[in-house]
Amino acid sequence: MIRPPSAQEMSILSLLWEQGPLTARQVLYAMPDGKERAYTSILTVLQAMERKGFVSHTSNGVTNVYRAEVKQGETVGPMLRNLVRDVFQNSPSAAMQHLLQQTKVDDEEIQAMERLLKQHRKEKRGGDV
Amino acid sequence: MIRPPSAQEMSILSLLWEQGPLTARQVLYAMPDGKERAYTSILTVLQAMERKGFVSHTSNGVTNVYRAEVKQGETVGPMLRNLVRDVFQNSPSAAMQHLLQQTKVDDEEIQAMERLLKQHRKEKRGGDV
DNA sequence: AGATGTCTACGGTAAACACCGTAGGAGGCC
DNA sequence: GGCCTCCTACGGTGTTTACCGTAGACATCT
Repeated sequence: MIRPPSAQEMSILSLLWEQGPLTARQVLYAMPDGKERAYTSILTVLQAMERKGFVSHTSNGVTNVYRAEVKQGETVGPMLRNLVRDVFQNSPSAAMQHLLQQTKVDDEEIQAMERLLKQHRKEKRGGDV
Repeated sequence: MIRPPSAQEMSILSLLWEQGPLTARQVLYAMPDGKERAYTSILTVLQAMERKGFVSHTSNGVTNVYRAEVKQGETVGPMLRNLVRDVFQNSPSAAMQHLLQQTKVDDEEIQAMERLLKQHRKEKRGGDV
């Protein structure tokens, strides 16, 4: 019955996946919403995440450095599947439709998406699992 | 400072957007996670959502019928934008990559996605706003 | 030595979430 | 009428979330 990371915890995990191990202060400054927060707010969240096994820390001198302890795919996967099931009626394409409508998608992004689709089609042809 | 709908509230809103006005019992049975819940659990959530202005109800005989009071785009939009910003580094294509990896995408879905991309490209060419 | 600054650990809090039970009204059926 | 069933409104609960302040350790600078 372990509960999935909250939205804020997901943000922090994403930072760690993307940038590697970080200190609490680095996480504080890198938080993707520009929100003002006390240093201890982030620290407390990190400690809670450690209790839950989402991250671990190693002491580097006086400062603790936190690293993600769960894999990106295994964390993002269930989250996306639930999202698609619960708000897009199990239709990934419906999700993508809203994604295109609601976010800035420049030409480069479109090309990247087309590449991804082409590749996915190929893998399908190759047979899965 | 109004807070966005919670995940559960989003599920309910999605049902109402998709299927039109529903009673509490219909919502209970249609909840996309198969979870067992007491009837009053859903009713309480609906009443809370009404307080927040997410839904409204009209009495149909003894039974209340709830309908969405917020528009899908205006609700799903910010949610997706935050998601893309906070966990996919502002890259919609990264989001789509995980979407393809983590959800079942059959041939029909792929074709739908390709159509969406093509259409989006066209609209871009036509100029936006 | 004393002041300053940064770090951790810990306790605490207001609000929200998700959940449920109970009381009471309204209707149908025997 | 009596019984059953369905509905609502309301109160209440355990947990989580997101936040912060404070105390104390450690290092640095003057």
